[in-house]
Amino acid sequence: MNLTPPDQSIHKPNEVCVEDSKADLMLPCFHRDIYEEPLSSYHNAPLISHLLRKTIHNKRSILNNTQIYMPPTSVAGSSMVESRPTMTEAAKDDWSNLSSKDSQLESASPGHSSSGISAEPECPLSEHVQAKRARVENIIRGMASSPSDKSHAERENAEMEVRYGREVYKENKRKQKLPQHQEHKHAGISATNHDANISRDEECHKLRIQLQSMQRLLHQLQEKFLQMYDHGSSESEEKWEQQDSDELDMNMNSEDNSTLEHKVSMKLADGCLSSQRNQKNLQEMLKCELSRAISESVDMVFRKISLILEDQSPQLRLCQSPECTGMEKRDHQACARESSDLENATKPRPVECYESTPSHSPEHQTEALSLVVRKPPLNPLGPVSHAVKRPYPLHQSPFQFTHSTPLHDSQILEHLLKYGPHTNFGGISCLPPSLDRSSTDSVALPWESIAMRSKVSSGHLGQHHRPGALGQVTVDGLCLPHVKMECGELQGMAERSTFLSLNIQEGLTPNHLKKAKLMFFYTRYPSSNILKTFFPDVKFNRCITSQLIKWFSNFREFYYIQMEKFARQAIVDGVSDVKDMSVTRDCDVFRALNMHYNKANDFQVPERFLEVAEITLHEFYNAISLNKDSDPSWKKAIYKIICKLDSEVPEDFKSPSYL
DNA sequence: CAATCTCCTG
DNA sequence: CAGGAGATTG
Repeated sequence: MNLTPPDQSIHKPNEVCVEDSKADLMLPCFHRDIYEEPLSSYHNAPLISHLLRKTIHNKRSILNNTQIYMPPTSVAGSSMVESRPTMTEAAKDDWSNLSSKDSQLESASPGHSSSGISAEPECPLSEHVQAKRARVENIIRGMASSPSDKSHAERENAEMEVRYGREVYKENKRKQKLPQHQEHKHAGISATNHDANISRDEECHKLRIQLQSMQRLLHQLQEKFLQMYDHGSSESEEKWEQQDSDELDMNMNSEDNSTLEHKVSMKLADGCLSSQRNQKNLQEMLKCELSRAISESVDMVFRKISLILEDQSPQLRLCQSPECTGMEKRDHQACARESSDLENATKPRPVECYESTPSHSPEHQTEALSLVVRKPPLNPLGPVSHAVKRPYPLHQSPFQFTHSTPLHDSQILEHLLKYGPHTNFGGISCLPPSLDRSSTDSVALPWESIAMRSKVSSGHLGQHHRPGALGQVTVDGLCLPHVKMECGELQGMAERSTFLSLNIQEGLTPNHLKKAKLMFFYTRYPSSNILKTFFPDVKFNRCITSQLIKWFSNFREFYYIQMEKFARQAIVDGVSDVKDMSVTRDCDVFRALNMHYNKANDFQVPERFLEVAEITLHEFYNAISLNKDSDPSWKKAIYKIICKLDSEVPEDFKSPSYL
């Protein structure tokens, strides 16, 4: 039906980056405030402490914005809290020393008689408390920072202290420490904590080493990615193609990323990257490898962390038992389904299930749901959308690591490769576009979004691109910033590692609807390919596709109804010649249509649409005049004409943040 | 047979 | 605007 060339604009590798600087190749969405610095700057300086600093900074930002964020499960008194035996006053005191503000959080749970969540976060701590806290944090700092960065980290910690925006931060920490504390609470707290912290220190140190090496590795991969575009004009096409297919196969099976890195770098050194085909091949290969690297790295990290957690706190297994989660039955079922579904596709992993949002797997949807994602409520304590709330406990997180993250990473890479460096990734954000534009509802947003939003709203992002950007995003994917932090930061890590996942919309938002309506001014019968092209921030599946198609069907319905109505009206009004009927911007037909598709009237309706509307009106007029409407299918002829009048949707619409 | 469309209803 | 039924299409 639709005559618009369907795939015309989809894959044009040659347009992607030929004349752009390396920096511009980097995904704009990677340039978040949090990680502005190029990755290379991390090599000498303490990477993780740097990122930790940033992380703390950002957490502080959101806490400042959100007053006190009270995780719902904490408020309700999570089973973990409840499962803790009633403490002696001494133990409680010691516990509260270690966990500081956490005690205020948990005081809302049964067994505590204090003021609960209303506890004043600014209440001063005793010197004793502060001393103990300082000790704990010193250890954290030891893990988190190297000498050169230490003073800064201390400053940051001090600021954290001052602001007391640590409820969330500490809550995680407390949960990790809890079992160990219980275990030793009668046997001398400081000594046992010391031992535990030393062993954790070692663990974290190992992790840190591992992650640094992974980060280096990924950084190299990123550099190769960039080099690919530098070798714009070279030869050896056949050679490359041959090698490429061979090595793609090989590398996909390779256990060692460095193998690929080596090969790619050899290739690149040979200057074999020239033709579009070669670029495409390499793009594919790099996409696969990057996705896999990210996936594996995340896997590795979490496997490791999970082991630590299981050692230190057996109660803290993820997605482990209903008792420890407060998770709804439905979520458990979804979890089970996901687990079994993924079992074949993914290797064993420590975190069995991160899935709790049904919309993540529309295939499993069994009931009719409204498909338009609404804005989450502003109340921080009220129910918030799965996509944006801080889920507690861990397995209530809507995130999926091992299968969704690679998918989305590659989707983003695909977007880059398809649309080039200048396309706006703004809409690829943690939030529906509607949220991106709002300024007052940060309460329920994940803290990443705060940094995102400034970028999102700033439109095109190309000017800040630097070569480190891809590496940075990779680092994000690996949650490196959290590595040196407490293992209790796992939740945060989960959020970080799936940062990219959140960038792709799982559902259609009101802004998508608005965009679709504006697109209707150009195309009445968009193919699903066109829809996919113009909604790059939407994770397409059967459900989403049909919803979009349904939208346009509804648009058409309204359109044709209006046309018929006004055609009949013209006949009633005694219009004797079609030529007397024209559609202008101030005529009633247009007003009706504009009101429907462009309610805000902030869009300049293309002239072509007026022409099409006029033609439609004429067709209806003629048909009715000729009494063709006695035929039950008389409209079909008109539809057939109109569907040929689609025009190209402007490129601007391809930007996810067009609205 | 799946995808898509129109029509109808809520 | 969504959902369902029925028709059409490739």
